[in-house]
Amino acid sequence: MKQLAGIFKALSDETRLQMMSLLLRTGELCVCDFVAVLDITQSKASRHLRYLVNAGLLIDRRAATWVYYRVTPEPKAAAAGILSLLSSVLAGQSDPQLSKRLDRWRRKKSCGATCGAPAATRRATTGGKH
Amino acid sequence: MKQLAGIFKALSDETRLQMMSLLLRTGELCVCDFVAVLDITQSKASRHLRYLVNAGLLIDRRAATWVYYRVTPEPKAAAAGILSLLSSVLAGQSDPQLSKRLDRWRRKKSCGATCGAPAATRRATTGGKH
DNA sequence: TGCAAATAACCGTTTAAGCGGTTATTTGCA
DNA sequence: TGCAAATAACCGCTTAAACGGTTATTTGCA
Repeated sequence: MKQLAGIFKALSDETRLQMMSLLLRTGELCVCDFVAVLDITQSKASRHLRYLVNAGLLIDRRAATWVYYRVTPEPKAAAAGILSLLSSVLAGQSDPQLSKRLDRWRRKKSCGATCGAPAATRRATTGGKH
Repeated sequence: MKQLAGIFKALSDETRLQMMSLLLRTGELCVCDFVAVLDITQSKASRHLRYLVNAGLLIDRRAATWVYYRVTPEPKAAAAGILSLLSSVLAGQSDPQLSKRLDRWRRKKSCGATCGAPAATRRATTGGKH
Protein backbone atom coordinates (compact mmCIF):
# COMPACT_ATOMS: atom_id res chain seq x y z
CA MET A 1 0.00 0.00 0.00
CA LYS A 2 2.83 2.31 0.84
CA GLN A 3 4.54 1.55 -2.42
CA LEU A 4 1.34 2.25 -4.29
CA ALA A 5 1.05 5.64 -2.61
CA GLY A 6 4.60 6.35 -3.68
CA ILE A 7 3.80 5.66 -7.30
CA PHE A 8 0.80 7.96 -7.21
CA LYS A 9 2.92 10.61 -5.56
CA ALA A 10 5.44 10.37 -8.36
CA LEU A 11 2.62 11.02 -10.81
CA SER A 12 1.09 13.86 -8.83
CA ASP A 13 3.25 16.51 -10.42
CA GLU A 14 2.32 18.04 -13.74
CA THR A 15 5.89 18.23 -15.01
CA ARG A 16 6.41 14.55 -14.27
CA LEU A 17 3.14 13.66 -15.95
CA GLN A 18 4.27 15.49 -19.05
CA MET A 19 7.53 13.60 -18.96
CA MET A 20 5.69 10.31 -18.76
CA SER A 21 3.45 11.41 -21.60
CA LEU A 22 6.42 12.22 -23.80
CA LEU A 23 8.15 8.94 -23.00
CA LEU A 24 5.09 6.83 -23.61
CA ARG A 25 4.84 8.38 -27.05
CA THR A 26 8.46 8.49 -28.07
CA GLY A 27 9.98 5.54 -26.29
CA GLU A 28 13.20 7.19 -25.20
CA LEU A 29 14.50 10.69 -24.56
CA CYS A 30 17.51 12.28 -22.90
CA VAL A 31 17.52 15.06 -20.35
CA CYS A 32 18.26 17.74 -22.90
CA ASP A 33 15.11 16.75 -24.83
CA PHE A 34 12.94 17.42 -21.80
CA VAL A 35 14.71 20.71 -21.22
CA ALA A 36 13.97 21.78 -24.78
CA VAL A 37 10.43 20.47 -25.14
CA LEU A 38 9.11 21.36 -21.72
CA ASP A 39 11.13 24.59 -21.54
CA ILE A 40 12.42 23.93 -18.06
CA THR A 41 15.84 24.24 -16.46
CA GLN A 42 18.27 21.35 -16.56
CA SER A 43 18.30 20.96 -12.79
CA LYS A 44 14.54 20.76 -12.70
CA ALA A 45 14.44 18.13 -15.42
CA SER A 46 17.14 16.09 -13.78
CA ARG A 47 15.45 16.19 -10.41
CA HIS A 48 12.05 15.11 -11.69
CA LEU A 49 13.50 12.34 -13.82
CA ARG A 50 15.39 10.95 -10.87
CA TYR A 51 12.18 11.07 -8.88
CA LEU A 52 10.46 8.93 -11.51
CA VAL A 53 13.37 6.49 -11.61
CA ASN A 54 13.30 6.13 -7.83
CA ALA A 55 9.60 5.42 -7.97
CA GLY A 56 10.30 2.53 -10.33
CA LEU A 57 8.51 4.07 -13.30
CA LEU A 58 11.54 4.86 -15.48
CA ILE A 59 14.94 3.42 -16.12
CA ASP A 60 17.96 5.31 -17.34
CA ARG A 61 20.71 4.34 -19.70
CA ARG A 62 23.98 6.11 -20.23
CA ALA A 63 25.25 6.51 -23.80
CA ALA A 64 28.31 8.63 -24.10
CA THR A 65 27.65 12.00 -22.57
CA TRP A 66 23.90 11.58 -22.56
CA VAL A 67 21.57 9.78 -20.20
CA TYR A 68 18.47 8.39 -21.81
CA TYR A 69 15.25 7.66 -20.00
CA ARG A 70 12.41 5.34 -20.89
CA VAL A 71 9.48 3.67 -19.21
CA THR A 72 10.63 0.67 -17.24
CA PRO A 73 10.08 -2.51 -19.28
CA GLU A 74 9.59 -4.66 -16.20
CA PRO A 75 7.37 -2.76 -13.80
CA LYS A 76 6.76 -4.49 -10.51
CA ALA A 77 3.34 -5.24 -9.07
CA ALA A 78 1.15 -2.16 -8.93
CA ALA A 79 3.25 -0.14 -11.33
CA ALA A 80 2.34 -2.31 -14.30
CA GLY A 81 -1.36 -1.60 -14.11
CA ILE A 82 -0.83 2.06 -13.50
CA LEU A 83 1.48 2.40 -16.47
CA SER A 84 -0.92 0.79 -18.89
CA LEU A 85 -3.71 2.92 -17.54
CA LEU A 86 -1.56 5.99 -17.85
CA SER A 87 -0.86 5.44 -21.51
CA SER A 88 -4.55 5.13 -22.34
CA VAL A 89 -5.60 8.06 -20.19
CA LEU A 90 -2.89 10.29 -21.56
CA ALA A 91 -3.73 9.29 -25.10
CA GLY A 92 -7.25 10.52 -24.47
CA GLN A 93 -6.21 13.97 -23.38
CA SER A 94 -2.83 14.57 -24.93
CA ASP A 95 -1.87 18.21 -24.78
CA PRO A 96 -1.69 19.58 -28.35
CA GLN A 97 0.79 22.22 -27.23
CA LEU A 98 3.10 19.51 -26.03
CA SER A 99 2.89 17.55 -29.27
CA LYS A 100 3.67 20.66 -31.26
CA ARG A 101 6.72 21.44 -29.20
CA LEU A 102 7.93 17.88 -29.45
CA ASP A 103 7.70 17.86 -33.23
CA ARG A 104 9.40 21.20 -33.53
CA TRP A 105 12.25 20.09 -31.31
CA ARG A 106 12.68 16.84 -33.18
CA ARG A 107 13.03 18.66 -36.47
CA LYS A 108 15.48 21.14 -35.04
CA LYS A 109 17.51 18.38 -33.48
CA SER A 110 17.70 16.25 -36.60
CA CYS A 111 18.69 19.28 -38.69
CA GLY A 112 22.04 19.15 -36.96
CA ALA A 113 23.18 20.72 -33.70
CA THR A 114 23.92 18.60 -30.72
CA CYS A 115 21.94 18.62 -27.54
CA GLY A 116 21.54 21.56 -25.24
CA ALA A 117 19.46 24.70 -25.10
CA PRO A 118 19.14 27.03 -28.10
CA ALA A 119 22.23 29.10 -28.87
CA ALA A 120 20.71 32.33 -27.60
CA THR A 121 20.21 30.96 -24.10
CA ARG A 122 23.67 29.46 -24.03
CA ARG A 123 25.31 32.72 -25.02
CA ALA A 124 23.37 34.65 -22.39
CA THR A 125 24.42 32.23 -19.68
CA THR A 126 28.05 32.42 -20.65
CA GLY A 127 27.95 36.17 -20.80
CA GLY A 128 26.45 36.38 -17.34
CA LYS A 129 29.50 34.80 -15.76
CA HIS A 130 32.07 36.95 -13.97
CA MET B 1 -3.28 17.24 -17.35
CA LYS B 2 -3.48 19.37 -14.23
CA GLN B 3 -6.66 17.65 -13.13
CA LEU B 4 -5.04 14.28 -13.62
CA ALA B 5 -2.14 15.30 -11.42
CA GLY B 6 -4.64 16.35 -8.80
CA ILE B 7 -6.27 12.94 -8.78
CA PHE B 8 -2.94 11.21 -8.37
CA LYS B 9 -2.06 13.59 -5.58
CA ALA B 10 -5.25 12.70 -3.78
CA LEU B 11 -4.22 9.06 -3.98
CA SER B 12 -0.63 9.67 -2.92
CA ASP B 13 -1.39 9.40 0.78
CA GLU B 14 -1.56 6.04 2.49
CA THR B 15 -4.46 6.97 4.74
CA ARG B 16 -6.49 8.11 1.75
CA LEU B 17 -5.63 4.94 -0.13
CA GLN B 18 -6.88 2.88 2.78
CA MET B 19 -10.06 4.90 2.77
CA MET B 20 -10.57 4.22 -0.91
CA SER B 21 -9.86 0.57 -0.34
CA LEU B 22 -12.48 0.35 2.39
CA LEU B 23 -15.08 2.17 0.33
CA LEU B 24 -14.50 0.08 -2.77
CA ARG B 25 -15.15 -3.00 -0.68
CA THR B 26 -18.03 -1.84 1.47
CA GLY B 27 -19.80 0.68 -0.71
CA GLU B 28 -20.53 3.25 1.94
CA LEU B 29 -19.11 4.31 5.31
CA CYS B 30 -19.43 7.25 7.66
CA VAL B 31 -16.63 9.21 9.27
CA CYS B 32 -16.88 7.33 12.54
CA ASP B 33 -16.28 4.06 10.69
CA PHE B 34 -12.96 5.31 9.36
CA VAL B 35 -12.02 6.59 12.80
CA ALA B 36 -12.68 3.16 14.29
CA VAL B 37 -11.22 0.96 11.56
CA LEU B 38 -8.15 3.02 10.74
CA ASP B 39 -7.62 4.09 14.34
CA ILE B 40 -7.14 7.75 13.49
CA THR B 41 -8.47 10.95 14.99
CA GLN B 42 -11.75 12.40 13.82
CA SER B 43 -10.15 15.55 12.50
CA LYS B 44 -7.69 13.55 10.45
CA ALA B 45 -10.43 11.39 8.96
CA SER B 46 -12.58 14.39 8.16
CA ARG B 47 -9.74 16.23 6.48
CA HIS B 48 -8.69 13.35 4.29
CA LEU B 49 -12.26 12.55 3.28
CA ARG B 50 -12.85 16.12 2.26
CA TYR B 51 -9.65 15.98 0.24
CA LEU B 52 -10.99 12.97 -1.66
CA VAL B 53 -14.34 14.65 -2.23
CA ASN B 54 -12.65 17.76 -3.59
CA ALA B 55 -10.61 15.62 -5.96
CA GLY B 56 -13.86 14.22 -7.36
CA LEU B 57 -13.27 10.70 -6.16
CA LEU B 58 -15.91 10.53 -3.44
CA ILE B 59 -19.32 11.97 -2.78
CA ASP B 60 -20.90 12.53 0.60
CA ARG B 61 -24.45 12.15 1.78
CA ARG B 62 -25.90 13.42 5.01
CA ALA B 63 -28.26 11.15 6.92
CA ALA B 64 -29.29 12.47 10.29
CA THR B 65 -26.20 13.14 12.35
CA TRP B 66 -23.93 11.12 10.14
CA VAL B 67 -22.24 11.89 6.86
CA TYR B 68 -21.71 8.91 4.60
CA TYR B 69 -19.09 8.67 1.93
CA ARG B 70 -18.89 6.51 -1.15
CA VAL B 71 -17.04 6.35 -4.42
CA THR B 72 -18.52 8.80 -6.87
CA PRO B 73 -20.93 6.99 -9.21
CA GLU B 74 -20.28 9.40 -12.07
CA PRO B 75 -16.56 10.04 -12.24
CA LYS B 76 -15.51 12.55 -14.85
CA ALA B 77 -12.93 11.89 -17.53
CA ALA B 78 -9.69 10.59 -16.12
CA ALA B 79 -11.14 9.65 -12.76
CA ALA B 80 -13.20 6.81 -14.21
CA GLY B 81 -10.24 4.87 -15.48
CA ILE B 82 -8.25 5.45 -12.36
CA LEU B 83 -11.06 4.25 -10.15
CA SER B 84 -11.54 1.02 -12.00
CA LEU B 85 -7.81 0.45 -11.98
CA LEU B 86 -7.70 1.21 -8.28
CA SER B 87 -10.27 -1.41 -7.42
CA SER B 88 -8.38 -4.12 -9.25
CA VAL B 89 -4.98 -3.10 -7.93
CA LEU B 90 -6.23 -2.85 -4.38
CA ALA B 91 -7.95 -6.20 -4.65
CA GLY B 92 -4.60 -7.72 -5.55
CA GLN B 93 -2.84 -6.43 -2.49
CA SER B 94 -5.54 -5.88 0.10
CA ASP B 95 -4.04 -5.43 3.53
CA PRO B 96 -5.14 -8.38 5.71
CA GLN B 97 -4.79 -6.22 8.81
CA LEU B 98 -7.27 -3.79 7.38
CA SER B 99 -9.80 -6.47 6.54
CA LYS B 100 -9.57 -7.89 10.03
CA ARG B 101 -10.17 -4.53 11.62
CA LEU B 102 -13.08 -3.85 9.33
CA ASP B 103 -14.80 -7.11 10.23
CA ARG B 104 -14.22 -6.62 13.92
CA TRP B 105 -15.66 -3.13 13.80
CA ARG B 106 -18.69 -4.25 11.84
CA ARG B 107 -19.50 -6.90 14.40
CA LYS B 108 -19.08 -4.48 17.26
CA LYS B 109 -21.23 -1.92 15.54
CA SER B 110 -24.06 -4.29 14.69
CA CYS B 111 -24.05 -5.66 18.24
CA GLY B 112 -25.58 -2.37 19.29
CA ALA B 113 -23.98 0.89 20.24
CA THR B 114 -24.24 3.92 18.04
CA CYS B 115 -21.33 5.42 16.20
CA GLY B 116 -18.29 6.89 17.83
CA ALA B 117 -15.12 5.59 19.37
CA PRO B 118 -15.15 2.67 21.81
CA ALA B 119 -16.63 3.47 25.21
CA ALA B 120 -13.26 3.62 26.95
CA THR B 121 -12.00 6.42 24.75
CA ARG B 122 -15.25 8.32 25.02
CA ARG B 123 -15.17 8.20 28.79
CA ALA B 124 -11.59 9.42 28.82
CA THR B 125 -12.43 12.35 26.56
CA THR B 126 -15.41 13.37 28.68
CA GLY B 127 -13.39 13.06 31.85
CA GLY B 128 -10.70 15.28 30.44
CA LYS B 129 -13.07 18.20 29.99
CA HIS B 130 -13.06 21.03 32.44
C1' DT C 1 -35.73 24.80 24.22
C1' DG C 2 -31.54 22.65 25.88
C1' DC C 3 -28.20 18.89 25.70
C1' DA C 4 -25.23 15.46 23.60
C1' DA C 5 -23.26 13.29 19.51
C1' DA C 6 -21.11 13.60 14.89
C1' DT C 7 -18.70 16.26 11.96
C1' DA C 8 -16.40 20.28 9.72
C1' DA C 9 -13.53 24.36 10.16
C1' DC C 10 -9.76 26.70 12.31
C1' DC C 11 -4.91 27.41 14.37
C1' DG C 12 -0.09 26.91 15.10
C1' DT C 13 3.68 23.87 14.29
C1' DT C 14 6.38 20.61 11.77
C1' DT C 15 7.91 18.30 7.64
C1' DA C 16 8.48 17.38 2.85
C1' DA C 17 8.72 19.22 -2.10
C1' DG C 18 9.75 22.27 -5.34
C1' DC C 19 12.54 25.82 -7.26
C1' DG C 20 16.58 28.69 -9.09
C1' DG C 21 21.20 28.91 -9.01
C1' DT C 22 25.69 26.90 -8.35
C1' DT C 23 29.15 23.38 -8.08
C1' DA C 24 30.92 18.68 -8.85
C1' DT C 25 31.29 14.62 -11.87
C1' DT C 26 31.42 11.99 -16.04
C1' DT C 27 32.56 11.61 -20.85
C1' DG C 28 34.27 12.50 -25.51
C1' DC C 29 37.43 14.75 -28.22
C1' DA C 30 41.32 17.72 -29.82
C1' DT D 1 46.37 15.81 -20.86
C1' DG D 2 43.20 19.63 -20.98
C1' DC D 3 38.78 21.54 -22.43
C1' DA D 4 33.86 21.67 -23.24
C1' DA D 5 29.30 19.56 -23.00
C1' DA D 6 25.76 16.93 -20.40
C1' DT D 7 24.16 15.69 -16.22
C1' DA D 8 23.76 14.93 -11.14
C1' DA D 9 24.34 16.67 -6.48
C1' DC D 10 24.18 20.45 -3.35
C1' DC D 11 22.38 24.89 -0.94
C1' DG D 12 19.19 28.14 0.74
C1' DC D 13 14.55 29.66 0.32
C1' DT D 14 9.59 29.28 -0.31
C1' DT D 15 5.34 26.87 -0.32
C1' DA D 16 2.10 23.30 0.57
C1' DA D 17 0.52 19.53 3.23
C1' DA D 18 -0.02 16.91 7.38
C1' DC D 19 -0.82 16.67 12.13
C1' DG D 20 -2.84 17.25 16.98
C1' DG D 21 -5.76 19.88 19.39
C1' DT D 22 -9.56 23.01 19.76
C1' DT D 23 -13.77 25.34 18.49
C1' DA D 24 -17.98 25.95 15.72
C1' DT D 25 -21.96 23.89 13.39
C1' DT D 26 -25.57 20.66 12.42
C1' DT D 27 -28.84 17.31 13.98
C1' DG D 28 -31.79 14.35 16.85
C1' DC D 29 -33.95 13.71 21.02
C1' DA D 30 -35.69 14.41 25.82
